[in-house]
Parts: sequence; structure tokens; C-alpha cells
Amino acid sequence: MSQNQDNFKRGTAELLVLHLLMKEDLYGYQITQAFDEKSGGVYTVLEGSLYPILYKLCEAGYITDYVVPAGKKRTRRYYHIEEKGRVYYAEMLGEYLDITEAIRKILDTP
Amino acid sequence: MSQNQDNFKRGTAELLVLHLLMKEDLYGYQITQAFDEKSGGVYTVLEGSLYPILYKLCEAGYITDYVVPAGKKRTRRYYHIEEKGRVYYAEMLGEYLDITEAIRKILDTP
DNA sequence: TGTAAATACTTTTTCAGCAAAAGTATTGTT
DNA sequence: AACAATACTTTTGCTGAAAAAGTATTTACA
Repeated sequence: MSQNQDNFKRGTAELLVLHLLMKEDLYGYQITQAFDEKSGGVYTVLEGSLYPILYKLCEAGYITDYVVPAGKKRTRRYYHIEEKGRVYYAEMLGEYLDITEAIRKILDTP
Repeated sequence: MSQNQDNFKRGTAELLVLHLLMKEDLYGYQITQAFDEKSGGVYTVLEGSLYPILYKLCEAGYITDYVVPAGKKRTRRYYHIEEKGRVYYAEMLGEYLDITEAIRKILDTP
């Protein structure tokens, strides 16, 4: 991934995580997979980026987490979006759409 | 402008500056005005962001500059895009479109 | 059965883009 | 005369994310 693309992605991982959690509870590793699959391998979220986002969203009360056993010793930490998080998501999506629309206007592409 | 929108804009100012210069030579202050007008006041580039971008593009050989008198003591420093810059712009635009398309897919919006 | 790949999560370091802010000076407007 | 707009410059600080390295479990397969 190029330096430019890293910049263009900035801030969107948080938006996209919330979006995915709108549909169902997911655990960390599953989220990285979803990014990869849905984007056709174009959008990657590294673990070092994803987990801090999840921790931050938890602390802010936008999402909550719970642990489910997976195997004998392994656990999966699922994340669940709260109502507060849904409100925040809607707000953030609006801001994203406003900016991309402004960029589209400056580029004057249809 | 919200913190989120600041993030969503990241890297796009450089792309948009090059885009504006594709049509005509412009000087710094004029570029900040163009961002404002074209985006309907939504996308602002502060001078502290714009000028470093222009200097960097000059150093990289993507654009060149020349000074034109404006009044008795004032000058305007115009920026002109070079062929190398047009190539870089096309590349950068492709990267921008690829990422926004990937985001659109993850958001699964039409 | 052993070992490599995939799954699952964590932490640390580093860096680039940009807002914010403050400064300098000229020109136009009222 | 005073204020707003024009024109450019420099400094400081913040933040998101890449990169990288680490730990451990489970599955696939040779």
C-alpha cells in the first residue's frame, strides 16, 4: 500500500469498524478478514491499528465486548455496538460523505 | 471542521492542488480561495498546510514557480504544473479512487 | 507425528500531514 | 485613518496508522 493510500484511508478504519458492527457482533481477527474480503484485498487493517481502535471505542462507550471460548484454551473477544455507537456512526458517516462530496466538487467529476 | 473531517481530508490537499494546476497557473492565495469556492465552503486549506505542500511539490519537480508583480511592492508567486507532475497527478488520482471505491464496497453503498 | 500455516491478540516505535496560531507586509475599501 | 482583504512564512503540537516484533493456540497436511 502506497504512502498516499495510507493517507487517503486516514480515519476511515474507525468508521468502517462501526459499520461492520452495525450488522453483527464480531471479534478482532474477524474484522480484519472482513476488511480484506469486502474490499477485494485493497483495504487492509493491520492488527496494530485495529485493536487500538477497538479499545478506544470501548472506552468511549460506543461499543462493548465479551469473551466467548473457541477451543480448549483460546478465546474470542467479541465486540457489540451500543446505541451511543450507532448515533456516533451516523454522525461520522455524514462527515465522511460531506468531505468526499466536497472533494468531488473540487475535482469536478460527476 | 471536526477532528474526523480533518482525518478524512488527509493527503487530499496535495491531490487537489495538482488538479487545480492542471487547468491553469495559480498563486497560493488564489488556491485557498478556489478550495473554498468550489467546495461551497466545506473544504478549507489553511496557509500553514498549503505552502508546505507547494514547496514540497516544487522540490520534487512536479511543479515550478515564477513571480509576477502585483501592485507597486507586492508580488504573486505563481505555480505551474510540469509534465512530471501531470503523471504523478494521474497516479495519485488512481490511488484515491481505488481507496474510496474499496471503502464504498465495505460500506456496501451503491 | 511433526511442522508449517492460520488463527487470535498485544505492545512499542516511528513518522507524516495538517490544524492552529502567530507574524510580516501590502493593497483596497469605507 | 482605520479596517478588511490580500499575500506569504514559520513554528508547534497532535493524531492515526504503518511497521515490526512478540506470545500462544488451533488446524492442515505431508
